[in-house]
Amino acid sequence: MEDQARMMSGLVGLSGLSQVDVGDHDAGRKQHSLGQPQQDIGDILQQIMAITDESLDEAQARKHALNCHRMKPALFSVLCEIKEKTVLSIRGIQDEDPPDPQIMRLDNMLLAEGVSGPEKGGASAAAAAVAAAAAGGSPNDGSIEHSDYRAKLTQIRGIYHSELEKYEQACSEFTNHVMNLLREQSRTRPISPKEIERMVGIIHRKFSSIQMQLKQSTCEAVMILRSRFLDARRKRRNFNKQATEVLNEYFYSHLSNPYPSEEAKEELAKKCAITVSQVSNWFGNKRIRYKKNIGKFQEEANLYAVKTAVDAASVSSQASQANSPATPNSGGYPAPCYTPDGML
DNA sequence: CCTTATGATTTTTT
DNA sequence: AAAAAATCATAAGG
Repeated sequence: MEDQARMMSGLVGLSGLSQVDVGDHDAGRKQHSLGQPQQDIGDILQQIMAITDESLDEAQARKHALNCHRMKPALFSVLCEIKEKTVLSIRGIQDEDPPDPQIMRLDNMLLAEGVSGPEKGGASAAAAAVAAAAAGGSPNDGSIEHSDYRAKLTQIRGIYHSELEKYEQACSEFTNHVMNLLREQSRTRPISPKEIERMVGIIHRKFSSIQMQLKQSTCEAVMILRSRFLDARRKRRNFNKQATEVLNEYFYSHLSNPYPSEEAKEELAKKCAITVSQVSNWFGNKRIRYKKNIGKFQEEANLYAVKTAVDAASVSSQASQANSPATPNSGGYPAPCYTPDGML
């Protein structure tokens, strides 16, 4: 109501044609049929179109001129009529705003994956997670390792957020434009604030449908990532050569007691770029497998014993060099209970 | 393909 | 709770 009144007053103030919509049809037609050149109307239209391009003073003057034009009432009535028609036809489409279950689902998923999550902390939260994992002190069992996974996830997250921001910015920019345009035009054209509002709504819906696409594709990416990493975390990837070397070195140089302390494990983990639990796994596997078939590991044992011996001791005794590597064990852990055959 | 090596997981033992 | 042992599942090599 208020809107209506405001609009009306605006129109009236501009043109003083309070009774535009009633009887002027005939006038217009009369004028037209009287042979008044059609060019006249074309001119007016053109001038109206050009209004926004002009400076305010110019426009003001031009507007005044237009309002005093004898064709103005007719044109205005036509516009009113057209508008009424379109409003009628649009009104049916007005029903809207179902809280889209689809988009809710996507939102929830993104939230659960930590993509759209507490977004101020986007980078910092991820960084914190990384730091916690890297610090090693965390209860770093098998659940959230795979820095690869996290890196990819944060990458996706970054893309998602920047895109989202872009969309939002574009949306508000566009909305502003449209609103300004409509407001500007509402001075010469019958446009109610409600209509502007509706227009904004339409724009927002359009943009949010675009956003949904973004969300959808982000979801897809996350799903793919998950299937490739988390679900495949049971998939085995061999450690690199250097890592196994470090581990073996430790194992064979502590063959009498191959139970690294927590600190030692952490250090090994760091050196090998694996997790502490992986170190534990490795030692568990190694111990049982070594014990189960010492013979099979003899060669390896010698190799690493030699290595560490050479590494640690310079040259203490020449004769023992051949001997000591073959029997590096001195304590409770199962010693090779047979004499090395393949060795020199 | 089949076999072996190997990292991870599950179950059992201590 | 930690280690041992059994088991699983895949990588890697012939």
